[in-house]
Amino acid sequence: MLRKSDETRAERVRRASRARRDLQRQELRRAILDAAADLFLEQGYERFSMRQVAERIGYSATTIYRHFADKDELLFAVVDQGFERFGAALAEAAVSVDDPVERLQALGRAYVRFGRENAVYYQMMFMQRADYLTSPGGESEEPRIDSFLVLERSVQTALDAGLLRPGDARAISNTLWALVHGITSLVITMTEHEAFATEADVDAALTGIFEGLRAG
Amino acid sequence: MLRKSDETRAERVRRASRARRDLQRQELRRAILDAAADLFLEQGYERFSMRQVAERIGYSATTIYRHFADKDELLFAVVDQGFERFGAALAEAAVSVDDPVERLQALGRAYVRFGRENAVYYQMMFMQRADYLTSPGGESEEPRIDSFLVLERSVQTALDAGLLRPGDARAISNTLWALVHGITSLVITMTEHEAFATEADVDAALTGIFEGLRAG
Amino acid sequence: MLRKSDETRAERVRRASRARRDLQRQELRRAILDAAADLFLEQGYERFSMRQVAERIGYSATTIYRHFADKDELLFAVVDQGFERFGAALAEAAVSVDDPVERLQALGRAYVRFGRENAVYYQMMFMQRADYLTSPGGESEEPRIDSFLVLERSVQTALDAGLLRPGDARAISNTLWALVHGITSLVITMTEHEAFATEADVDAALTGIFEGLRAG
Amino acid sequence: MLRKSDETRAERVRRASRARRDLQRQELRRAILDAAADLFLEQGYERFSMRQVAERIGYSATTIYRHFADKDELLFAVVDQGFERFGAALAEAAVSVDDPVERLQALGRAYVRFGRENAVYYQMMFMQRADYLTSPGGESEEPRIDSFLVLERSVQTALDAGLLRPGDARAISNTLWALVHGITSLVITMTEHEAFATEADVDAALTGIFEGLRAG
DNA sequence: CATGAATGAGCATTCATTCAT
DNA sequence: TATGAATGAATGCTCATTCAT
Repeated sequence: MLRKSDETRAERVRRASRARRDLQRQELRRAILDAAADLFLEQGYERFSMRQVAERIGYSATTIYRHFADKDELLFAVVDQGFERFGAALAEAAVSVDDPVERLQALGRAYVRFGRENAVYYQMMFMQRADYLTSPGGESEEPRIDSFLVLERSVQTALDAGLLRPGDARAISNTLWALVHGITSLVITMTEHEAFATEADVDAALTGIFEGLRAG
Repeated sequence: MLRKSDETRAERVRRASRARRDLQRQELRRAILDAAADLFLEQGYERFSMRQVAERIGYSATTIYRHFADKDELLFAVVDQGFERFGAALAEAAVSVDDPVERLQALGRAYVRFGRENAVYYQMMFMQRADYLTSPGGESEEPRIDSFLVLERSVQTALDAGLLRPGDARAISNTLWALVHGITSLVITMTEHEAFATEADVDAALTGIFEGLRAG
Repeated sequence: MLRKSDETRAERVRRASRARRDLQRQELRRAILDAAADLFLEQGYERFSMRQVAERIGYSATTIYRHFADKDELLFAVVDQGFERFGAALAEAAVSVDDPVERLQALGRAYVRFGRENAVYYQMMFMQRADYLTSPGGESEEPRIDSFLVLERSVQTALDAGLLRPGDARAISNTLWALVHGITSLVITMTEHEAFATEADVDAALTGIFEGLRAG
Repeated sequence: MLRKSDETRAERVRRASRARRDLQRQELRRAILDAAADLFLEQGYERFSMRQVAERIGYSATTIYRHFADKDELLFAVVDQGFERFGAALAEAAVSVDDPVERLQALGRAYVRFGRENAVYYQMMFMQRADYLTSPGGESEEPRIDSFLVLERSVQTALDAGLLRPGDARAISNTLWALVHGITSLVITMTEHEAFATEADVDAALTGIFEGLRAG
């Protein structure tokens, strides 16, 4: 009995210590991810280096390799985070509005807002080489943009309801995507430029377009 | 006259020699610039290096520094060339069509085509950090995008002719810019993506938008 | 007896546990050694790393250091194993033949075959810097090549039987050693070279030499 | 006239300066080669590093790359030097003796002596991976061992003169090569070992073999 | 004007090893 | 006993840039 309670105690200690370690591990992983995202934002892809990430978090370069196999895996993880947040932002916007056309506008606004507020992620996700768009394993075609289905579906709904001038849902979606992507990337790149400086400008552009798209 | 007669023979000789030198200098500068642009278009930013430019023109790397203070200055000059060609492409498209609305569409097509055919230029000009958009001295705000005036002017013309639904020329221009920029950068970045794979897709998107913009 | 009865129960338990531990310890040590040898044979010296050994046996890298002070010590132990196997191979060949001269030839063939089939061992044992040939402490001069005594003894037997042209057993042994070592290392190093590509070539060389060594 | 003599003077200066530079260049190249050979001798292939070579000659690592494109090219050049000296040594030995069999012995002695006195080169040439034996371009099969033709030719001469027991010249050559290579590499590797410690030992082994090879 | 020589900093990655637990 | 975390040093190589000539 004594023995058994001893073992239990040892086990408990071990478990606790492992839990603590796991926590620290998660924390460090997150620190690396954050530092990587920042660095990427500041320097761009070609200036981005593992060493700088390491320095930024105050660890040796080697340590990073404990958490990410290589540069690609790290960047991929950063992008992954971006896609998650992106998907969530769009989904949230989609459910908040009932009227199909207004939902489309809400989606557009949410899209641009996400880009504005997460310039790093947006750049990596949509403005860099598309390498990061598809998973490295190459199994699924492009699992990461399925966030867009919500757009296409909303367009289809609006078409079905006769609220838009008739047309192909996919084509209209693409046009809308190009528009919001254009606005977003201009906002990100040309921080000095007056176009789309305010959310109102974005709204104006979206509204202008939708006026045209609207049925009769 | 006085001046000229004042000029000694030696002076004249020196001036001629300087002129000749200036010419050679200009030629070499242009050679560097061309090589740099080629290299840049072929290899992209990451692979671009002073050494390779030098090797390509058959001069030593040091020589380049005689003409451009550093890598940034050279790149800036390259981008300058890009803006020139861009402006020329748009201007050419503008004069080729009389009908104001059709001219706008022509401009849009020319815009996207330029981006597709000069992807690296386009990336530097509009998709990279905006560093290259404004002159390094920071004197003039944005001397390089005045190519856009042609767009705004065309919109105004169309408005004046009552061919577009009424609105602010500047705002409409910006929306159109966002759209074509969105298409162009998607085409460049997402080479694998089906959207806007063909020129026809681009046309469809532009037409769709203009349908909506058109007056009554 | 006194001793044993003196032993308290606690002591006996401790001893048993130590014995068990020692066994596990031995087992792990052997596992490491085997993995190291495999890795070594597969990948060669350059690719050999403590980490990979650890990974291969499913233990942490640190654990290896519990059993071997450092990389050198581990390698030394690996080489030791090589010498053991080498000695066994030669001994086996020696007992399989009765005629003294034929036994010498058998030894030669076995020697070359061992080298061919255990190239990496052979390289470490005889072709690398001689560091591994003498024990690290440097106590005994050359404790590891006593496998060769079998060769010298065989030569002596043949000489005594009047089967070889008279001469110094040690000298003849050395000459034979040089020959088989030469063949072996050429085979290992010059994999592309036609010389000694087949076992028949080796036989031919050995036979040729022995023809000359044979008495009258 | 003045002008012309001026030009000539300038030219002379330039030529002299270039000559000086070329000289320095050659000197540095040689220094690198020597340092590389030394380092290789001391550390072996896998410890050999460009950086250490650089440090050894007191230059930055980058400088080495001005003279050798990469590690392989440097090592290859070192080996090249070795083959040159090796070929010269053998050729010299070959011409010094008339009697065919004695010439073979002379060749053997020269071979071993070369190895003893140029252990570095010999190791790289014959004891390391055979990569360096064939030129990197892979044009000619194995242009670097044609030094051996002299051996085969000498054997053939001796056979033709009826001085050796009949046999295939190529096979006999290979056997002899194996023998001298065996001696040489043992000498190099086992510096502590008593076998072949002196030139006399080498002679004894060679003589012993040739006794056997000699015709009736 | 143009050059060759040279450098220091930087890169991604791997390794042997140490240390607290 | 065994582990995970962490490190410093090392590797080959490329680049932008400077300097004496």
